[in-house]
Amino acid sequence: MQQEAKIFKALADDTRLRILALLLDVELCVCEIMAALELPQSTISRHLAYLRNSGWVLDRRQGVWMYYRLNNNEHLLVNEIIPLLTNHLAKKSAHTVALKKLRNFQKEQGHQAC
Amino acid sequence: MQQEAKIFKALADDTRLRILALLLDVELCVCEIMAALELPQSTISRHLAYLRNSGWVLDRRQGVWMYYRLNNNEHLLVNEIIPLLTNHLAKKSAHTVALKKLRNFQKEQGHQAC
DNA sequence: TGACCATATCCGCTTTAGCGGATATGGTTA
DNA sequence: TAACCATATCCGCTAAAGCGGATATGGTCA
Repeated sequence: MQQEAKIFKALADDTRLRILALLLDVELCVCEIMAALELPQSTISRHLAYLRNSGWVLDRRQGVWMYYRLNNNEHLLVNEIIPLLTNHLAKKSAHTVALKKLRNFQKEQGHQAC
Repeated sequence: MQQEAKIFKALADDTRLRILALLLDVELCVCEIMAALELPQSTISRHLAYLRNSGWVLDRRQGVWMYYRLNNNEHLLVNEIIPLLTNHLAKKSAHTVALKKLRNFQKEQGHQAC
């Protein structure tokens, strides 16, 4: 069951849950997540690497930017948990605050990439 | 989301998943879990305390024995995860081996309590 | 009451994991 | 090529968590 423990371990951290809550909606790049959560770049990057290694997200390079999105194809268990996260995390105030900061950041950027 | 992180943290350990896999079926006492998993008593007891504190199980004293069972009433999220655990853990060989050891132990005990 | 048993908690230890500033990497633009 | 930018990784540190033998607790039975 170490496989399953690994999947749940990724969810056993508040920062990673906040990142996942954002990625439930859309693909985002690192600087957008930084802006939404107001955490240092190394912290965000480290947690994203963790989520990638545990099968939760996929990344994609576009020029200088790295985009991260949910990985729906790796584990059945992950796929089954995703709807639960959607239900339980979306209503959290920590999430709505993060979403607002994300929108502000995107507005400041004037819709140019990242 | 610390509440949710706490719930998932309880699942982020192989030993606790093995304990929960057993409790998905039935209520068990500590010595039965020890026999099924072949782990020292302090280890089992510590993890059971962890599962109780994170809302996953309830305990009940019967004479000298402590019985543990799933807690279906604490968190909606827990309730929604339980069926996923049933699906994904029951087929694991680690679980079927543990179940066999549990049966053997119960047979040796000749159906007297624990 | 005292001996005994199941379980919980304590203890010292080791391992794991998180943090964030500093540095490395690797793609882009001039 | 060089300067620059976004991101990844390194590093030293601290806090959290797991381990299992030893001890404490609290219920039971004689």
